[in-house]
Amino acid sequence: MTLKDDLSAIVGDAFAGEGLDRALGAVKVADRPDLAQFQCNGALAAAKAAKKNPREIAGAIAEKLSARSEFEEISVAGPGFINLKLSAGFLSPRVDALAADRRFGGWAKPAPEKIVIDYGGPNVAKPLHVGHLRAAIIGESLKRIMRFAGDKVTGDVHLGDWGLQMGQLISELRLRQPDLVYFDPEAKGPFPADPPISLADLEEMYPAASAACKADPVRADLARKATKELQSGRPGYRALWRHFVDLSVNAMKRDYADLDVEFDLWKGEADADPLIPELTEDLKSRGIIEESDGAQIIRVARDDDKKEMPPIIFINSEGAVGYHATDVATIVDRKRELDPDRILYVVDARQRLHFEQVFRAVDKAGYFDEAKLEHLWFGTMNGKDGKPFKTREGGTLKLRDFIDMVTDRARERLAESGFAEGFSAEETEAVARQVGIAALKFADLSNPRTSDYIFDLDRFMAFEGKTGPYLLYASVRVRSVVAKAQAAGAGDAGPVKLVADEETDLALTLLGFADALQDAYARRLPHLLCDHAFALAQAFSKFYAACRIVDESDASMRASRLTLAQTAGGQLDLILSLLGFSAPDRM
RNA sequence: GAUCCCGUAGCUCAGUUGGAUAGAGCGCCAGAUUCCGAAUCUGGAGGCCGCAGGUUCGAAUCCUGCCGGGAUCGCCA
Repeated sequence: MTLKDDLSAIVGDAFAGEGLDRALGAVKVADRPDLAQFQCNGALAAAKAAKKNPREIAGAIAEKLSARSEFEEISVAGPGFINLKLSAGFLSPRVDALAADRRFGGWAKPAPEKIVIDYGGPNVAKPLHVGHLRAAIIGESLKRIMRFAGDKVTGDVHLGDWGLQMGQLISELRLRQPDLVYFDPEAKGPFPADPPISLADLEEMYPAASAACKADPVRADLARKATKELQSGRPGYRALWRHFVDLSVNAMKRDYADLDVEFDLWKGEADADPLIPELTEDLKSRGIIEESDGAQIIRVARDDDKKEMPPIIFINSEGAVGYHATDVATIVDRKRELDPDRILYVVDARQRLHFEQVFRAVDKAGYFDEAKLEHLWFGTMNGKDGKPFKTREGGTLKLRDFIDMVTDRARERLAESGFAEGFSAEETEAVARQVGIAALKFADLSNPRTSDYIFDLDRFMAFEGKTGPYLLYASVRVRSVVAKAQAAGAGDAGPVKLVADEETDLALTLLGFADALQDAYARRLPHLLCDHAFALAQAFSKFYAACRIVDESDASMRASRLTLAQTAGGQLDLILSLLGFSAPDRM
């Protein structure tokens, strides 16, 4: 139970006592912090329904609540708001309990689920670029949040390793080096263990092949044929494909590791491919698939659709499978291998129609309940011009270059601030990386998932205000002051005593963690957790500025403040880990 | 053309199951350090919430229309 839940239950009892719906007792953090800590607007809704004076109802509720020890002050304001201020006698033990909790008051889901989260989607042969950034950052955070809440979560990268781009690559290499053994139609293998080209070759070939196919229909036809042959199992092509995948995956793993993003599964579209003949058979026999213009399609339109809903192309007129079919087959594969309760897709907003089609199709086929499939779409990361982020030359920026850029800036800033004074080169480098990643990830996560946002390197590298480094700084300061207290023999942490406003505010903020986590979980919106992390760091900074700790003369106050500081630091570090980054020990 | 997302302070953005005086960060102005880390803290200025109607005791939030920006719309993913 979160603090708001508990308060809502108490106020709800009072409403029930008046013969009203207890749901009217919903309590929220006050809009007017100058007047109250929490408020309940239920009297307004009750008055509307009962056609009574809201202030009268509110007065009756307030009267009932005044007997409760949880509140220090209850008042009715404006048209009928019930304003609440909690008593220190109620708050202190709750903070003590939170301080003793290894989860720092974190919410736990009552009925955990088994979940698959798909948040990669990189294409083989294509280096990771900034377009992959948001999926990786948001998906990693959601995975960690859900795991912490109690779910059993499997993260899958879901490689794009089976579509037309593979045929484009194979045909490109064939044009360049037709004598390779892989292109001998008679060759059955075994083929060489070492790849015929380097990663750099592969990364150069992809855009070249893609552009050539776009420009020339004859060239595009070669790619389509190669795709079909690969998917039909031509040995040389399969061997080549394996090389391409291995080269790419090695590079991807390094890039994701630099972002502290970790996948449990490295499956791809190709892993779902073996299921397709069987599924096609099944769908045909049940009349779910039909033929149209030489392609095998599934109609997913519904009578009450407002928009045009095209069918999915399960098998195209060439006989090749596209991403509609592999996405359907992947769901079936996951169902068989992992039997998840729910599958989540962290993929950008432009795929909304696609996922709606796929979800409808699998539901229609009876493979998976549409309601348990969620497309957690996100907006675009734009440059300062408001258009999708590009390099100065207009190309896509590789993720690796992007991370380097951010780390370089962090290193500079570290040097200017003198925070890494006397650190070894290794530690300085490690701290620069942590600061850079924190800046990058927090900048992304603190925007709501669904909105586009402008990525302004100068802005979030300023390291002031609502930024990742601000959170790191707060965390490091907690560590520092606690260490100083220990060194000075300030004694142990002890029961919390809330005297100063800054202490009470920090306590209330700490207790708000459960609600923030629950909201972030329920709406799949990590920025709600970012808001809490920032509020916590701010509350700590204010407390720190106002309340002495190490040299406080009163031993019990010192013990209380040590508890508050340690708990704030502990909860902050926990939240940082849920967001997907961490603070250094010192900086 | 249809559908979807968006339009809030100088800038970047929260807030949209209807409620008090619309918030934050940056920037700007004015302050705080003989004391635990000033990447900090305190105070201030700054808003016809795109426009016009409507519903309501009450609208940034719900409904309708319009203006402006973006995305998507059967065989590429």
